[in-house]
Amino acid sequence: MAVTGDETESGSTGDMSAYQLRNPSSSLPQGVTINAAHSSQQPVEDASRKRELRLMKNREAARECRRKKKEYVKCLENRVAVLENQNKTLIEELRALKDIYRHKVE
DNA sequence: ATCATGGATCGTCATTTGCG
DNA sequence: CGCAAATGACGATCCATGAT
Repeated sequence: MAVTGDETESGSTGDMSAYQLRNPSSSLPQGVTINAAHSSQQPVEDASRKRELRLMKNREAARECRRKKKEYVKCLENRVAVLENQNKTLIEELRALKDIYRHKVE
């Protein structure tokens, strides 16, 4: 369970809480940073953009993942229905054959 | 009309997986 | 081994439905 500190981004972030480190957009409007007065905010903005991109990609990955899972489950349910029908048919066939056999030995 | 409840869907974080 | 994509788990929100 090694907590991997989530990215190598977020450079000199002083006393931000762990939550804020992971969620820089949670308390500040997008693009607004603590040290906005200086031009050294460039790496911060860069990290923020990087994070937004990562979140966007993961959001779409999650959607796709759920779509695939739904499809997979539907396939399984179809297969179950087919096998249940086959099973029914085979049971019926076996019953008929047994019947024929019984009449022969009698 | 209002509330409680359960299911569906979503976004996010943490972890796993597979590839270069 | 490092990285990006895939996936599991969790909490938040929305919506439908039944009970009061």
